[in-house]
Amino acid sequence: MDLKALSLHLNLSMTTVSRALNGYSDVSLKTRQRVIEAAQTLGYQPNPVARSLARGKANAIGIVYPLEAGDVADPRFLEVVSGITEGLAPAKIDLLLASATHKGELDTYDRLVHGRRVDGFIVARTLRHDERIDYLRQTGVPFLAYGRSAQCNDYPWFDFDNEAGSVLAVERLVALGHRRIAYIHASLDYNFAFQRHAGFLQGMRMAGLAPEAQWLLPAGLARRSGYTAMSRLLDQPALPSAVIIDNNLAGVGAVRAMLDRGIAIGRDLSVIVYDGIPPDTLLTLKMTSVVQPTQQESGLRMAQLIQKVIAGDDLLADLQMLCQPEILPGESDGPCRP
Amino acid sequence: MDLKALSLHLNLSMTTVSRALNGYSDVSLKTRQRVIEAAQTLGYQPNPVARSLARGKANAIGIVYPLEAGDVADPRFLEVVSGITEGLAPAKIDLLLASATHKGELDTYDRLVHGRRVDGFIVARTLRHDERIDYLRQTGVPFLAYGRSAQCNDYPWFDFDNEAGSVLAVERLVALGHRRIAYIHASLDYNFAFQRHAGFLQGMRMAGLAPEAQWLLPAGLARRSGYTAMSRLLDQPALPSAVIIDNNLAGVGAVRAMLDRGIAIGRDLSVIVYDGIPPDTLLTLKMTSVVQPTQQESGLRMAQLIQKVIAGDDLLADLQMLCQPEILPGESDGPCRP
DNA sequence: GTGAAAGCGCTAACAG
DNA sequence: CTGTTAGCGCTTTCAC
Repeated sequence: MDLKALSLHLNLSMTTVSRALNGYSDVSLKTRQRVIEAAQTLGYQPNPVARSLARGKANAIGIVYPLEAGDVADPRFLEVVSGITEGLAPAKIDLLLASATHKGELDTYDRLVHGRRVDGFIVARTLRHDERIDYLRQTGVPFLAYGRSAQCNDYPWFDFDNEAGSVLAVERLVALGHRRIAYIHASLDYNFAFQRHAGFLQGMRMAGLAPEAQWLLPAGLARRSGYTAMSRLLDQPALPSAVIIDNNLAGVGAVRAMLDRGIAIGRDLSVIVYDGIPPDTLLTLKMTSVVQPTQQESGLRMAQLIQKVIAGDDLLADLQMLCQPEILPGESDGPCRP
Repeated sequence: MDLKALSLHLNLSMTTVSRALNGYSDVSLKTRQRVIEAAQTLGYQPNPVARSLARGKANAIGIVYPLEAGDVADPRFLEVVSGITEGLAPAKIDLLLASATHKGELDTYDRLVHGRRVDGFIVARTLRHDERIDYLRQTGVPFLAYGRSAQCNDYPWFDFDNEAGSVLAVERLVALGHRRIAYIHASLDYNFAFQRHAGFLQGMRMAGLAPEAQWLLPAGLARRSGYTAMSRLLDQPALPSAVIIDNNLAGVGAVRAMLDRGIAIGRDLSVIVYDGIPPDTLLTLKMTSVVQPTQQESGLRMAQLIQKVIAGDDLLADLQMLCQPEILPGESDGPCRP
């Protein structure tokens, strides 16, 4: 069932049918209803390829996921993707997922852009200095960054207020009487980690506290690195009374390290972790957490945003969305005990 | 730079240029080289949308990932996807990822099929009785199943020989002197779990052993359910000397449960787990495992297969691929000690 | 309010 | 071997 058949069936021109279906104004109400009904009963579905060709749009947006053989995939990424596809579906826009090796990533963008396969991109896992963003900005391809890079004034992004989250965490601990606060963080090449780190320093400064260099520990986005970092922290002669961990994978490892040493979490040592504890974990402790919209929700919002970006009739300011985190109180922190 | 511009530049017809670029035989070698070189230097990239329209093919395959809000995404899925996209890229075929709620899943297939957005599908997470497969078979849409369903004779699939894997595991334990063997498994609605379970029973039968009903424990695809299952097993008055676990998420939990009870893995209790221990885990024990091609490798092979399926000139037998698992010896099993 | 006709960029018969 | 000519199915000026 194509447009021609449908219009023949209705004794109308393809033009009219097309306009009726696409909600143009200059069609009589009666005709429109007749057309829509016939389309429904005959099960007419416009061919998206033909439509794309005629309109010069791909009706698809791309997302490139850099994943080497042997890499561990990030389950949260899939959840974002799920939200994105859901938010894109009503507009009949598809999500094209391309994976690329880290070094071949720009080529992949290039292929997709020049091949006119997508109308725009979502760039995930933003780095502080991100050559993908530089590249896209330079080529003028519409895109939305999931996370800001260092230079974030002149392109659209969706992000969390990472500084604010850390400040909230510090404030809470300070209110509980803590003054010796440690911080475990992922690589500062990730901009979210950089921002959270900056927020931690700022929160400390605001509270009149000086962060101790030996209590600022790098870890990674992995359970094991969190375990190691926490172990190293606990090996020190002078211990903090509280610790903030900037991602929940490292968080799992850190908590396990404390348990292994018989430390009473929330009493001996207060802990606040970003995003709580991941869903499928053996730990049952309710962690005090910095929480943000879920990955799915974020995906949904990003779907709306990227559509606006592509439409191109919004001000840049309306294409930059910063979500405010909150503190979800749990049982992993408590008053500072001398 | 489009085809017309390129042919104008070369003083050739669009036809000839098109044929030269698409590797048709009836073009003189000289012309072809000239064309290819010009295309390269001028950076010509054919418009895939136009090509799709002309050829009546979407040049994309779809993969539907059912993910409800709140579900935990399976990182391995992303690894498969990565392999698939990689394998599809040389043929300029895109991977369209659509997520769907469980109940809306068939609608999603329908939309993609009738919208002619894809030439075929890969169906992941196959169930033993899978309505998606029934649906696709019935509508005649080309597809490849990642995992067989109960009725698997008349459609293409890629799968592991799950029965064989369990038999291997049992045989190894029996050779080590074990006779009391427990089995922890995911929901038997998943066909892989059903098959591994069947393989376990078969292996026991072949060894002249009768499986004990109370040592067959259901768990899920999750750490915590593995922990629970193993705890329940260890609470029993009579204990087995070995246990096989059919997935590595439950495996993590089970191992942790043993450690928490001070059980010496490989001495007090021998353990074999499918797929080893997942990458980012706090456990360091080298597990004896049933191993299979990695997710990425599987994805690559599936990419080849689905292309054959779509081409449609292979026998069904060549479109069904069964990979043989192997045993990777580790430190988690040992001789049965009375 | 409706229709005729010209593309969108490429492929594929069919001639030569 | 190469070129001419129709499409693929839809959108969109431009007339009426």
